[in-house]
Amino acid sequence: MPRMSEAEKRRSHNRILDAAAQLFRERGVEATSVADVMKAAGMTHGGFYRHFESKEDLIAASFRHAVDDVVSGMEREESSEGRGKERQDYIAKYLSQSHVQDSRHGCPLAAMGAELARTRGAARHAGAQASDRMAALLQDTPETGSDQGIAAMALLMGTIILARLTENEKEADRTLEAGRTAIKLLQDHWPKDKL
Amino acid sequence: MPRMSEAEKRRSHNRILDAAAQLFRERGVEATSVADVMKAAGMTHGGFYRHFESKEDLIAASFRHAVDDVVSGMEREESSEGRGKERQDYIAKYLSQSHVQDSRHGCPLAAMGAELARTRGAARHAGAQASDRMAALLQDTPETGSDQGIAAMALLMGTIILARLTENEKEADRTLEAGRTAIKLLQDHWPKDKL
DNA sequence: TGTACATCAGTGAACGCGCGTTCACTGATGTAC
DNA sequence: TGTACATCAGTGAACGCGCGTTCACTGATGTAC
Repeated sequence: MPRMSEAEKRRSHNRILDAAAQLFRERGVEATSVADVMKAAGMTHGGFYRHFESKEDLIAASFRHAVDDVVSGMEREESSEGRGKERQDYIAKYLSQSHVQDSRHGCPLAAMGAELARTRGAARHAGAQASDRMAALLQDTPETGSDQGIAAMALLMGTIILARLTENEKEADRTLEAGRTAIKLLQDHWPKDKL
Repeated sequence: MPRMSEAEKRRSHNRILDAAAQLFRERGVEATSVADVMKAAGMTHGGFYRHFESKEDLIAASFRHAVDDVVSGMEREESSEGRGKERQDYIAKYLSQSHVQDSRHGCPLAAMGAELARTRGAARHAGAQASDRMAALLQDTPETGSDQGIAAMALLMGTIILARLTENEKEADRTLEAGRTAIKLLQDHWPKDKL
């Protein structure tokens, strides 16, 4: 059957990235094998190395891919009102039951942050970059300083992780509600002199 | 050389729990093998099954062991002033460079929370219990309702994970400072009518 | 208190298995003329 | 435009390796008399 055209190779490459980004978020990086990813992408494991140098390479690339997916819509917004609305929408979606239950399409940092932090390569670097990017998007106004964005990111991530640890939907809802109350506090009361 | 006395068996059991609690927090559960744990405990891997039924069993037991270590001092405090002071001390230690760098003795939820949330057994249950326990200890006053404790726990956890993802000490400090500012807001401004 | 024996904590070789990675092979694609 | 050939995306068997777990064995401990 092979060889495929250039266009088809690009399509295969993207299917691998999509499959990896989803499986890594759902099951974790260590618990997902290269063969699992290739199978989910509709291929056999042998072809993997025509696309990536190693599993580590895939981890970094698919993480960046996942972050782009989650973040690019918000970054395109230019007006500050547009951004403000996007931000509130994003927070509402972030602190929702569907985000708790569907980690496959959820925040890559919430799903893999702690695992990446134990690493020392390209994947770790991608994690640090993602953290900066998302914190910048969560920052309310220039006056609050970007520390407010960092705190908001930490709160959102922590809330989702705790909600996922919860053993029934009601408890998860309570956790999400606590997160909503808290993020409102960060937005309404963050000291203006902190930058 | 074997067999050891009952007292010595108990000592071995505890060495395994200590070693596992540290290695699992440092490297993650998947990345740590039973043989790694037994070696760190000063034994060979074969003896493991005289103490635990399976690796999963060890994960749950060592997680509870780690949580007890971290939490029992605070729970013993009975006066509300004593508790308040303990809580502020705990938060200060939690949001410190040494906690960022030494995950081996740090918060088990920050290190393993996301990994446990993907599980469905005793370990997951232990994680949910730990979350409740720590949230109760972080709750400021009865009037704030325990939701404030949940939000505080989420914020602390998230802050440490982001700080660990950071690529130099200065960035980690900034993240910790953001966390300190935010937790103060949760304590000072949490709505009193939320219970 | 002393002796005989069953118990069982810990050792280290061995098990089957799935992992990341390599490789010979296939055949459609892209290129040179 | 047609033909000959090199390229290389994808296949599936194979590699060495470390994993969780099992097991025969050892010898000090605990127990029965």
